[in-house]
Amino acid sequence: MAKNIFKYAIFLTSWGWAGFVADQQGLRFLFLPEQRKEDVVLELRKNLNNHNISNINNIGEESRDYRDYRDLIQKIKDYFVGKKVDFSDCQLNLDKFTNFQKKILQVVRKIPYGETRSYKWVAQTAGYPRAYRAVGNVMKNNPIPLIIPCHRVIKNNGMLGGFSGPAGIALKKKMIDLEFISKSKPKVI
DNA sequence: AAAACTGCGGCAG
DNA sequence: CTGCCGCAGTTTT
Repeated sequence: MAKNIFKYAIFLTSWGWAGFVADQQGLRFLFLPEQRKEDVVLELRKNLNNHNISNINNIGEESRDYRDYRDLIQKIKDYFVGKKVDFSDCQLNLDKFTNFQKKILQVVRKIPYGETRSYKWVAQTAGYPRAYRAVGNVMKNNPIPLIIPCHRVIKNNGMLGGFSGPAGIALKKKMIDLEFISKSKPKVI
């Protein structure tokens, strides 16, 4: 059987250092911007340890493999300067998840840029009408934030709900605000 | 197998 | 508004 090769990138966005990990099936982890690069490295290492991943190669901007992911890196950078970016073509690896989790993540992924939905809406749409609390559990452990836009999932009463990324709820609000402002801007080519 | 744990919701005060 | 249960899937005992 073929050995699974993991690749990672860490790069600077206008909101700080971000990164991701991918294997042949697609994206596995994404790390939202932090001020210190070391914190992204730490977060990355932690995730690799938790999942017993050892063979991993840098695809940072010096690497010749960089071009494989340059589009994604550019899109992520674009997102944080307020461009309306579409990540729907981005290949994800969700193999590690239960059917319930996969279903929830797929529903969340389709929430459009600049819009929000409630945990309850997600549960209903996924076909688990009363599992809205379990949806929160899935969001908490979402390894691919932004691409799976868990920041667009808020409470039914309009409050923000929680967020596990760096800076917690403040970052969630900042991303929602960014999208709200940017979605109506005239599209620049 | 049971209990504990949530990024929730709805309702009672 | 706050507090308190019920809720369902996952994780931990």
